[in-house]
Amino acid sequence: MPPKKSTHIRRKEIVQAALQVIGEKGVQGLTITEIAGRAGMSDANIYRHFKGKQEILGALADFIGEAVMAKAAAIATGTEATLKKLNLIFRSHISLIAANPGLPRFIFSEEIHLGDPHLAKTIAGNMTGYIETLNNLIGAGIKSGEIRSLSPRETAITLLGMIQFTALRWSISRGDFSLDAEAERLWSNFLRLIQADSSATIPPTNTREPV
Amino acid sequence: MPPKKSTHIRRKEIVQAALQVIGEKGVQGLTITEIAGRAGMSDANIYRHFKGKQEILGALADFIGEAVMAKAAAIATGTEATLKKLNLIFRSHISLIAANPGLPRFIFSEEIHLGDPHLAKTIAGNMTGYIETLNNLIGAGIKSGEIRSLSPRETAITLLGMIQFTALRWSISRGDFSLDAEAERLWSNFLRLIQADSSATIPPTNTREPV
DNA sequence: TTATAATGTGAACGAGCATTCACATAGAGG
DNA sequence: CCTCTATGTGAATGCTCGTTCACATTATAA
Repeated sequence: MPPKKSTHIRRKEIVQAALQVIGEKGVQGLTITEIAGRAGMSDANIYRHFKGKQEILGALADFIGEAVMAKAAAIATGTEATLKKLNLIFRSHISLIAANPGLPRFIFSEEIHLGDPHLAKTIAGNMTGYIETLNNLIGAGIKSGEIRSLSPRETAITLLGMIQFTALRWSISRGDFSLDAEAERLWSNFLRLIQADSSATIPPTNTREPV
Repeated sequence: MPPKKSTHIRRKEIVQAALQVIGEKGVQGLTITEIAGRAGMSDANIYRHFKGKQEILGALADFIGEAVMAKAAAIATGTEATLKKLNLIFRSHISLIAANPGLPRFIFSEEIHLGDPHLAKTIAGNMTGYIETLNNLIGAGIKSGEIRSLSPRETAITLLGMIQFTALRWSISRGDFSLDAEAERLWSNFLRLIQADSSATIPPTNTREPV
């Protein structure tokens, strides 16, 4: 009775359905029945397209890694000023989370990290790559004088931590504050934290930094 | 055959066992059987001391809130310099996590936040209180001139995000890096981020900050 | 000592969930 | 039109886990 679709279509639908389910019911609420219902098919049909739940998680991890990393890497290779690039990455990350609330939950969920070790490696690798991208960007910003003399890696981790913590607080509170507004406040403050002192807040005297 | 203990003893043992189990097997691995085994009793006996699993989670949340908040609040009311206090809170938080790897997992676990709404409120309240404590501390530091002119609340969130993100990365990687060493690097960089410019890193000339 | 309550346990129950199976049926290629 | 394969489904299976129950046994207090 129901129409049929090819496997590569179904796989995408299933992965998207899974991401939506996580956004609403959490990773613990991610059951085959729930995914199937969301994707508009029977439980059994899931197994026509995936070997099992673990494989769905794997595909989801790949999709997320692709989405987050690809975007950041693309921005990083642009021609804008470093701080502008950082801001773009930050905003795009926040937007992605706002559109997919399941994202931060999934990335830090135990189902992944304690389940399939191979999957854990994938995510950990993506995370390291992301840190590395920010690391390089911040390093460049320091060299160009846009950013103060700091440890690029630790500053990158601080930025990512800010994003993740906020995303989790937002997810926990079921969205009882505006993610965008909070992100804006945090970014504004982060700028003050890292910016070179040419625009220092208090002192009238202005010491030029050596390049 | 086995010796008997009073309920208030058993409750503590059960809560500690639960925290240990989470540290080893994650929140998803937190089963009644696992808790009972760790606490050295039968599954059924758990129910002599707790109404159910949810109540155990509630008691655990209370314990953690107590441990983290009380420590931070105590340090905050001390007589040391603000930056010293911040450092103490930071270190004590990291130590607590190192000793109880289950802590960050539990605080951000879905079992709490999507399970019992009352429990979620408790945790969210503790988190807000913690942010508030840091907020006030940083505000004082700004006033005293130890800390640059920043948004105290956003800076507090940045610091907490740094801690949580690192704790989760550490937990995820099953401790394949030294939490203490990483924390030390992050703190050192954080100091450079927030400190008033009197001790600027590069310039030889030293401009005195007005109080 | 003895009665009573608190503490302890193995076994069983029932619900939820991932997965499999036997059986349809749509669509593509001949 | 006919066949064969990919896609789709309801029902059944087996497992895990939270919880309950009937039945000890220890501690306590009178």
